Parts: sequence; structure tokens; C-alpha cells
Amino acid sequence: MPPPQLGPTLADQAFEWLEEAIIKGDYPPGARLDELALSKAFGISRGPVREAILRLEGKRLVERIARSGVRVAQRSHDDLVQLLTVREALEGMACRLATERITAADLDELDKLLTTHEKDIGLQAGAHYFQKPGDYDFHFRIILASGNRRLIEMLSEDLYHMLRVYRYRSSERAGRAKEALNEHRKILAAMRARDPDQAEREMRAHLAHARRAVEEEHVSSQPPRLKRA
Amino acid sequence: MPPPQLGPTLADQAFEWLEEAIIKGDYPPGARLDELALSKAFGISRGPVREAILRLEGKRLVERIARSGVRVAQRSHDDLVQLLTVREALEGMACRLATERITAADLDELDKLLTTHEKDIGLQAGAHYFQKPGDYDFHFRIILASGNRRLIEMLSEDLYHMLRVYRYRSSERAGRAKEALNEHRKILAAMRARDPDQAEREMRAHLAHARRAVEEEHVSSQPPRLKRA
DNA sequence: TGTGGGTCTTGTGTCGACAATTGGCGTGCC
DNA sequence: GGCACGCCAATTGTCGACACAAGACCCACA
Repeated sequence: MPPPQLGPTLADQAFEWLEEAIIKGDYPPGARLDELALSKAFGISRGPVREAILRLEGKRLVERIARSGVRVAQRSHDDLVQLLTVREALEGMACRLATERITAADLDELDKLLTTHEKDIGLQAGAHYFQKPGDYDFHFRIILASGNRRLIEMLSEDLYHMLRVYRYRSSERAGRAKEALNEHRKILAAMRARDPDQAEREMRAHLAHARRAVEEEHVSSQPPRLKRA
Repeated sequence: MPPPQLGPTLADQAFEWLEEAIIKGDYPPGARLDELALSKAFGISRGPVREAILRLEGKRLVERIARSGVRVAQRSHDDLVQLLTVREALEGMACRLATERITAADLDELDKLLTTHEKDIGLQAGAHYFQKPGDYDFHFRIILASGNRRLIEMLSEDLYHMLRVYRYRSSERAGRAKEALNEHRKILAAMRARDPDQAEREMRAHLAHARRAVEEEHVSSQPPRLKRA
């Protein structure tokens, strides 16, 4: 009855729908995921829905409670900080490895990227600096340049999804755009100098700044965490 | 018909059976996993088997090829080295965090552990030092002491399973038992001194040694093993 | 009126079957 | 003799249904 899906599987689609819905907040943290209800909502059977949920569980976006069903994973300030800490460790290592393997051409590419960023910042005076394809690209390219497939997977597949539910907009938020750009330059300089120790240090410092910004940001908004029933 | 499983689900059991079989080598890397065949072999239906495979995929033990089925993930020397590199980054960070949070009592526990190790090494003169409950415990306790749930999960659930397929026996192999013990002592000393930087450095150095041992171990057998016949 | 037991509903875990796609194989044509 | 086309079997993706378990609800009884 449904048009025969040629490319992605129904389970694939259900996974993306569910992930999107969870990120959008349609299913808030703690909400129960009813397989039958979801299957009816999606117009498919329970099988693919189950598979999608299984995958969400693997990505730690939902938590299974024995025979009681799954709930959207609880979020917390601490959890976000913990994720950013893990990111710090992994991306630091990625930067170290990249420093040893990246080609001169790719270094030039990174340079061009930063120049573009600088112009953007100048234009909008740090207003709403959309770093979606910007900062992400800088970090992502370094991650790829590490040449470590396991590291790449953990960062750009696992961690990425986990961070996404926090709608985490990387470090370049509000006023930190300029500092971040500076830190990016320092990272790139260390990579150019082929100094892995320094490169890892700079990347860790950069990400630590971002993490600390999040830590402080929340301390001031700790209590007002009420929401509708 | 089958005795109603009270505790673990059939999918849980199938997952463990499959993981064990993969590790044992019953299904060598590259082997196809036939859902129907497996379900008949296990005496269950395809549903739970599918779920188990899904979970194996999440743990990166098998690779799915579109509508063509799943194969046991390929292994390689490089892959093992990459995993150990990731471990280096994560456990280094765990050690840093643990240094800031671990209690004095737990530090004493670690000390006792190392004393036990020392005795074991003395007894068997570094022979077949079974560090299954030994070294693992030392590292595991530090990981737990990090207090970072995400880090703990990634190390003791994800990475652990990935390393297991290599039957990786940690660093304490052959003659490195004594050096490893020494390195453990250095780590513990740094933790006692509440010096996170030093603790992370020592842990990274320790794991880097182990990794390098693996790297070299293979380099000598890289060419088609032409040791004098 | 509070509590205990029993029932009843909801939902997961599991099963068997159908359909569509993939890859292999045989056959026919150039 | 080689290549291409088409058929066939095998296996995955998907579906609907059944059974047991967990929690909610209700009623009777102290």
C-alpha cells in the first residue's frame, strides 16, 4: 500500500523521524515511547518502529526499562557538561593525530575557512553568527584528517547525535565568536608547525572554554527549570 | 513452548550468544550472518535475532550492507591500534577527572590492589600473569571514579566490547607486567598528589606503551612472517 | 475509611507469513 | 566463444496476531 521505498528502509525513516521529533521536543525527556501508537502515527507496523527505537537506544537517546517500555533519555546540565568533556578528550586526540597526517593542501583549506569566518564576524559584528556550516566544518575537517576511523565514528556519529538533543550550537555563541576564531587560529598554527602536543593543547583549551561557558551559563539558570505537565 | 524466560529477554540471550560466538571465532570476520539460519540454530524466531544483530551493529561488531545482510566486522592491526588510541584519550581524561574526585578510601583500595599485583608478579615471575580481574580492576576503578557517566559508558560498555573481539589482554602481557606495575604506581602517585595533569600524562604514557607494544608486535610479522625457517 | 486482593487493560516480547529486492545461474543471441 | 538478458532461489524488510507481564482500577472487607 505505501509506495515501495526504494532507498531508505522504513526503519531508517522511522529512526530519523523519531530523532527529529525528540530533538524538536515533540517527545520531551521522560516521555514514554509507545510502539503501537508510533507505528500508527507513522502509518507503518511495529517492526520498523522497534528497530528505530533499538537504534535510538544504541545512540543513548532513549532508555529502556525492562519490560516496561522506553522513555526519552533524561537531560541535564551535568550530562551536557559530561558530553563536552568527552568531546574534549576525543577531539584533542583527533587534533593531535591530524597534526601528524594532514596535508599542506588541507591546511590551506582550513586557513581559507578561517578567513571566511573572520569576514562573517566582521559583517555581522558577532550578531547571530551562523556557524552551522562554519565552525562545524573546521572541527569536522580536523576530525577527518585524524585518519582514525574509530575516532571519526565516535565523534561524528555517536557524540554528534548525543549533543544534538541539546541543540548545542558549538562554541561560537553570543560574544565568543571572536575568541573562538582566535583559538582556531592558534590551533591551526600549531598544526602548521607540526607540533602535535601543542595542537592537542590548543584544541583542548578551545573546547574547555566552550565547556566552561556552558557550565557558567547554567549556574545562573539552575532553578527555573519548570515546564508544563 | 520454550520455558517462559523470566529475566533476560530472548533478544538479550541471542545478543550474548552471538557476541560470544563472534569473539570465539565461530563466525570469523567477513562471515555473513543469516537471520533465518541463526534463528533456527538458536531455536527462536527471527525477531529476537534481528534485535540482537541490531545491537551488535550499534556496538560496531558487525556491518550492515543495505539489503544484503550483515557481516562480521573486519578486523585489522590498524583498527586495534586505532581503538587503543581512542582508549588512550578517554582513559587519560577519566584519570584526570578521577584525580579530582576520588576519595582517600578508594585511593587506599587501589594501593592494596597494586600490592596484590606485585605479589602475583613475584610468585609467577611474570609468567602467565592473569590480569583478568587484576589490571582490568585497576583501570576500571579509576574509570568509575571519574564520575562522568558518559565517559564510563563509552569506556566500559562501548570500547570494551570493541576491544574484546581482539581478545586483547591489556598491557600486562609477556614481560611487561613489571613495567606496567611501575606505571600503575606512578599513576596512583599522581592521583594521590591530586595532580590531574600529571595523572593524565602518566595514564596516557602507560596506555601508549601498551599500544606501542601492539604496534611493534605486528610490524615484525607484517612481512609474510619470514623468520628463519 | 483505609487496605488488600483480584481483575482488567494496556503494551511489550515473540512468532509465523508475505512481499520485494538482490545476486546467481542458465540460456540465448551476437 | 563471450556477453547480455531474463528467470529463479535465497534472504531481508515488513506485516498482523497472539501471549504473557506490568500497572491501573475497582471492589470487598476489616
